[in-house]
Formats: sequence, structure tokens, C-alpha cells
Amino acid sequence: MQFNEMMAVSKIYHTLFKRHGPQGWWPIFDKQQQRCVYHLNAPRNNDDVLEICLGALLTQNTAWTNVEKALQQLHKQKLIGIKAILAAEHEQLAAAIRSAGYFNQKAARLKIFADFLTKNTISRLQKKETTELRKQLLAVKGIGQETADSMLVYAFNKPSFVVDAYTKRIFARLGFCKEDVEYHELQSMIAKQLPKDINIYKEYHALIVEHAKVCCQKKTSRNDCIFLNK
DNA sequence: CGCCAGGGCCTCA
DNA sequence: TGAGGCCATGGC
Repeated sequence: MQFNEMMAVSKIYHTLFKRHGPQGWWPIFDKQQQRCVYHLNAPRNNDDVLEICLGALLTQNTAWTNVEKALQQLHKQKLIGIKAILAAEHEQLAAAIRSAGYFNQKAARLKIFADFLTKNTISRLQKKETTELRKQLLAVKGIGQETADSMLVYAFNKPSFVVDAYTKRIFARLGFCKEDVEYHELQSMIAKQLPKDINIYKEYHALIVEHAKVCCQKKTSRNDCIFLNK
């Protein structure tokens, strides 16, 4: 199967959608069920916005299952809150997010981000233009390009396509780029071929993650890919 | 046991 | 701007 023609990126999206169905990202912790669930039109409120941003920081180079446990602890200890995070001792915060790995580094990043939100309220940030908000997020220590884009798309509803290791792997295996392609290079290549629709941005990245998990893992042969092995 | 997981920062050429 | 070290848990 070849995808060298224009609109190939859109075709891949539709293929993934048919295969895996709507994903409804971002997962948000549900206190009743004690696990992460999906909501239509998330985030529903500022608490959701904060939790999504914390999750984006916690999931850096880490399996989501470990992040979910950390979020559970944060809720249990009533640490999902800007003031609560700033007031908490480093040791308490680090212990709560222990399961997410890099807990000392991430505890510090949660505090830095909470401090950022006291100086720039969520409602103010939501009113900003995508590129301006992206630049502002990238200036925060602990927020790189992927984390910034995850926050933009899933917390702030701004169309800035998320590129991660899975995105690079899948598009590299399909022959669009090298595995170590520059972030911006792959992002612009994809965005140029997509309508600037926030819902497509949300679903596309979620579908890429789902697809990578079920049939495009690092060690699995490219022959297992549904695109290359019809 | 080793590898991998929804990265990012710092240092040193 | 590129390469390498560092951060750390839990699942398989």
C-alpha cells in the first residue's frame, strides 16, 4: 500500500478510525470508579484542565497505567489543586506520584506548573492564541514540545498536533520520515494535510497511541502493521 | 533478567 | 544541532 499521494495523512486517519473507533481522549480520573474514564466535550471544568496538564507532565516517558495510580493518590490526598500542590511538602508530593517514575523531578515540575497557573489563570490562558499559548507553555521548565501540544489540544482545546514516539514510529514505518525525524518537521507535514479541526487533532493522536499499543509496538515487525500487511 | 513505556533537561563538543 | 547521561517505577 502506498501513501505518497496528497491527503494520505487523512486517509490514514480514517483507516485508524474505522479500525479502532472513537477514542474520546483525554482520560480523566473518576472518583466513583477509581479509574480513568472518557468524557464527551472534556475538559468539563477547570479541575479537568488542571488534571489533564498534570497527567501530561506525569506521563513523560512513562506508561499510562503508572500515571493513573499516581493520579489516584493525588486525588486521595486532595492534591489535585493549584494551592494544594504549592502547599504540599516536596516529600509528600513525590511519594504520591511515586508510581509514575522520576518522582523527584516530576514533583518539582508539578510545583513549577502550579506556580505558572497562579500567575496565569486558566481562564486567561484559554483566551490566548494557539501559537502564543504554545510559546508560553514551552517557557515553563518541564514542558517540552509534546507536553505543550498535549496540554494545548486536550486541556486548552487548541489545534496543535501532538507528535510523540508512537507518531514517529508509525509514520517512519509507513515511509513518511525517519524514526528520529525532528518534531516540527513531522508535525508540519501532518498538519499541512489535515483540516485544522480540534476534534480530529484529539482523535488522531489518541488513535495513533491505540494503534501503536495493539499492533505497532517497538519490537513487533512492520509486517504486523495493518497498513503494510492488508 | 532486560526491555519498554504517550520526554525533557543539562552538558559538552 | 547532535550525542550522551540522567531521572525511576511497574508490567511483561
